[in-house]
Amino acid sequence: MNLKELSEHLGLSQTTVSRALNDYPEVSESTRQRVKQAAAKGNYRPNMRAMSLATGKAMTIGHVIPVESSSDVVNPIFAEFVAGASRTYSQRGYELMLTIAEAKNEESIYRGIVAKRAVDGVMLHSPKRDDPRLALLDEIGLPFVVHGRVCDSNQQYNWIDMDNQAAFQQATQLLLDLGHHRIALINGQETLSFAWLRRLGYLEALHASNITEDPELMTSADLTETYGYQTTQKMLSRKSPPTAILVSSYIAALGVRRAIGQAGYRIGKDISVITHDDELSYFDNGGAVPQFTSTRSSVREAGIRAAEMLLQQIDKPSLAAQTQMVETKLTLGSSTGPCPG
Amino acid sequence: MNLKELSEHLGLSQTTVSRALNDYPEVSESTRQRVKQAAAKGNYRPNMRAMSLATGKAMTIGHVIPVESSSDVVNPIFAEFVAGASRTYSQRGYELMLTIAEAKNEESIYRGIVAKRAVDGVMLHSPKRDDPRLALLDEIGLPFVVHGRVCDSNQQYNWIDMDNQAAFQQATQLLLDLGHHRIALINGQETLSFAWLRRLGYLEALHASNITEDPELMTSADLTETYGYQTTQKMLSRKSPPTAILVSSYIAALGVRRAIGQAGYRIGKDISVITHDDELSYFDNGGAVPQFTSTRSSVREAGIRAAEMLLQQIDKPSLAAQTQMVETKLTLGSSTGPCPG
DNA sequence: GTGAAAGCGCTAACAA
DNA sequence: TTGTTAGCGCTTTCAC
Repeated sequence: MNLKELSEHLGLSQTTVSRALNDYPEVSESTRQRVKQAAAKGNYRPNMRAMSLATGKAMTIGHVIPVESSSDVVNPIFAEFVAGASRTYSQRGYELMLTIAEAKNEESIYRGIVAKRAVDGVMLHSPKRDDPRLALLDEIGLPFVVHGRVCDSNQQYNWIDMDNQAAFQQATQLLLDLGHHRIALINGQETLSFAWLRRLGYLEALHASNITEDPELMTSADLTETYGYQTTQKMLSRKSPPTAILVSSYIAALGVRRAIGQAGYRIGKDISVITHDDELSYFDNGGAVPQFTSTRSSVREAGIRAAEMLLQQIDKPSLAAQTQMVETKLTLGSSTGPCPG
Repeated sequence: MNLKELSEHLGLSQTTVSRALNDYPEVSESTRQRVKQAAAKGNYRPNMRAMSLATGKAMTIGHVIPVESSSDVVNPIFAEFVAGASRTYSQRGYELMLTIAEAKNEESIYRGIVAKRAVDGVMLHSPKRDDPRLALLDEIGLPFVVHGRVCDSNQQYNWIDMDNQAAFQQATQLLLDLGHHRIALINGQETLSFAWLRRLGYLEALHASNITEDPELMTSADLTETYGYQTTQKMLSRKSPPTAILVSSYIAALGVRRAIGQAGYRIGKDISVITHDDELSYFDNGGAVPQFTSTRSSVREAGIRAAEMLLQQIDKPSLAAQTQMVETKLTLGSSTGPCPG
């Protein structure tokens, strides 16, 4: 069923039917009712392609997830964020186009989706400390919102993020309060903003207690189980092993725990472990009962808000970047200056 | 830059330029070269919307991820599967449209994306034992591939799946071989095929050893950390607690481990735990060193293959369903009859 | 080997 | 309030 058939069926012009369906004020209430009923009965939906060709709007938002290589892992947290965003989009009549972008093709991917008129805006995931995509998107004039922050940039842009720095500062402080001095940080790739900010929070707490960081207790890599395992193994075999470990991902934490068990240490007695990522906080330290907090819903919430920001920006391109807070764990805002570091 | 501009720039008709770009045989080699060079230099990309309007092909594949309610968790394994599929699509010039579907709207969502001409085919995630979507998609004639299997169906359809039943049969057998008799199964929603098949594998091994299952040691729910925690707590407080636990998700397994620790048991000594899901196998039992195997790459591989099946089906709708194996852990095939159970 | 013209299904001036 | 008409940017007959 297309517009032509529907209008012939109703004995009206395509224009009138289109106007009735799109709630133009000039069409009479009676015909609008008649049209809407017929459309519902015939299960009519406007052909998206034709509609966007006519209006010039793609009615689609792109989510671009960068991976370093084709074998690289995809951060599972995207699923939750994207689920939130998706809900907002469908409510507003938008579709969500997902692209997995290998870093080397990234520029051409962005230029491509713009030239193809595939999307009205994009969501940027996994930003780097100094992310070239900001400048690129500004140049091609495509609206965007960053899921995360870009540290080394003077551009104005919209972003939404968890407060990684505060979270890791607090976690480190907690361990310090429990009397730990040798606290290891098993972190993600510190070229990525999220990991860099976590590192900053960790250092902040250490320095506030006049502790100089030990480079041998700080690692940075892709957050896999194997990485957690091997790193921990190495650290535990040193002459002065850490008494506490702060892990930046619960997947890596699986490996950390495996290595600790294998080395004959007891988690929570010999060694405290705190796992903290976007999805959860897991405190397993000082002999206390392990504590767990899920923050998945915050991630989904962040997705919803980010999508709202993006659609707003698309509707009113002139709109200034916004600032607001979502939860303790979430910071949402805009930035003209670099974030610390 | 659009076709009109490009053709004017070249002093050719739109037709010729279009033909040159799409490798039609009748255009001369010299003009083809000239056109392609100019197109590359001008960074020309055909407008997707116009193209699909003209050809009637959406050049887009839909991935529909069902959630029970808006607060429901999204299985993180989708990320990896989708990443694989995405690669195949872009190689073939297709886009990937992602939809999060709340169960209650599902039918209208499928009918909608078809009526809107939004996609040429869909990938079905999280199939249920008796999934009504098969019949629905057959009725509306939309090509699809199932990521997983549908147990109670006589329809012919293409699917790709991990061999959940064999995996859980083997895991259970391993525990039996270690001398366990009271083995708990902490499973996902058994209305979903994957969990049902895992249950079947578990029962298969028990029955082969003449052990009758204990309903109090079998649970089924959404695989969250909290669920793992609470269920384990309850089981451990019984008069005869399990000596081994088989967990269907590593997220739930976090909770299982938390509860075990809190109850004063030692994992791998007092209680053996095997975690097995699509992403990983985690054996932590019988005092042996815990063993870990990542199966993420298999999941991505499955995504690639599934996408290939789907595109093939779209190209040649008459094509019969296929059968092949991907890995030990993966079963890929087609089915006319129900899977066991 | 190349071009003119029609059409995909919709929206949006401009008329009436 | 409704209809006529002309596109949106491509592909695809059909004619040359």
